[in-house]
Amino acid sequence: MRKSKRERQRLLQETIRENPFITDEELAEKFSVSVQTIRLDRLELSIPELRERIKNVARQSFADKVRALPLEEVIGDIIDIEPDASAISIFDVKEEHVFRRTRIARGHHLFAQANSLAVAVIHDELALTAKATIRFVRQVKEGERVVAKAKVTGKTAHGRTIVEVNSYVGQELVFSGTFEMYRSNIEKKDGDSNEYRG
Amino acid sequence: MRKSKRERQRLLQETIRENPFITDEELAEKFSVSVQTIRLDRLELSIPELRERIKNVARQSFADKVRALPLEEVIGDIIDIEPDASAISIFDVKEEHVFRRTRIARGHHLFAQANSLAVAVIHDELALTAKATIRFVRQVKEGERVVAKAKVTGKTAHGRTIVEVNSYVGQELVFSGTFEMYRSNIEKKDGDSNEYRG
DNA sequence: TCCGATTTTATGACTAGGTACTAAAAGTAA
DNA sequence: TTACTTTTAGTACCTAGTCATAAAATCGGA
Repeated sequence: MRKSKRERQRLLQETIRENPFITDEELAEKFSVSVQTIRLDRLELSIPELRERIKNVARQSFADKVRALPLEEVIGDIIDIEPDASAISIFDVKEEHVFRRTRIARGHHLFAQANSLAVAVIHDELALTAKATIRFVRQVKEGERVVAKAKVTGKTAHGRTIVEVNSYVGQELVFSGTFEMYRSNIEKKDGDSNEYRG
Repeated sequence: MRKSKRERQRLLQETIRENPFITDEELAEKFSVSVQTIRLDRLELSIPELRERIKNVARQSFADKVRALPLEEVIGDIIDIEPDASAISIFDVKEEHVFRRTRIARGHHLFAQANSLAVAVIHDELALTAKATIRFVRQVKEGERVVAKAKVTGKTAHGRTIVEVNSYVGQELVFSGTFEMYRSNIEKKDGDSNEYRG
């Protein structure tokens, strides 16, 4: 049976959202109407033509890709840094960072922000995490803004740097971690050969 | 000066790689040759036309998007799991996971794999990480495959579950961590109110 | 300098997947 | 039946090409 205009347009939107690569001709066949009807529908619903839709998808992914690599260098935006002393970054928890069901942020994103910040605060091109002890103090929900504060607090006997990172949502502590950082410019000289990078 | 054919074709490939959205006409102008020359070049280099290029970019991003959300639920592919006992996942280190300079995997990806696995092994819908102590034993490079093995080893007094995760590249241990996991089905009953989620 | 090969440009016919517009036909409700 | 909405048809035009043919320009070598 041929659906009503309203129903057809609803399904049309859904169909195109799911598969932007479908042509008017294919849509016409799918809904058993003429190509012209489909075009009228698109016009009424302000749905652009196939090529424009594809271009939009492509543009988005291209922008994402450009953003993906450099931005992944540091998780969160660093808003203040004093090399080898302290640093602050912010990270907005979005849909892609949470468990679908509970909307609670996955731990590794909070870890990633803190870890990135710990790497960044070290004034060394090859700083890497050797060890970390972390604690998720309270859950962080979608939409919340996490402010991570890193402080260099000392050094180990092996020449590693200790960085304390505390992350807050507003005034509340949500995450805290102690990071033991390896740095390259200190030549390895003691027999601790098999555990120093991350 | 107009470049030689060879040089022009080299630059053409590069230009299109950088910006797949450029038309033959724009390319012709850029290289001060006719549109036909550009088309001959594309033919010789097997570079598809603009619309096909755009479609390819879009297809890729579309596939990525479909993969992105559900796959992000777990970092790495789980290949074996025995609920509340053990689990194994593999994670291939790619370009996007490493420091550009050193090609060494960023710590948080290894953490994410281990953390995801620790969450997955717990037979509970709302399992969350409460605490973790981790160690990056050796660096992992781009192209390496990391196999993470999680084992439930015990419980704390608070009803939390302890999960040990060891990650290997081949036979070599590269990461190890102890995760203290919070689970929802154990009603909070002791006064430990302010530290249980991640 | 001329020859032949390579490279470049021009031209025309055709394509997909449309837009924009006009007009007619079909369906529907009072 | 009339009035209105909805659907279909048809035409001209568009972009960004393909494919094929042919002519013009350029280049290297004897």
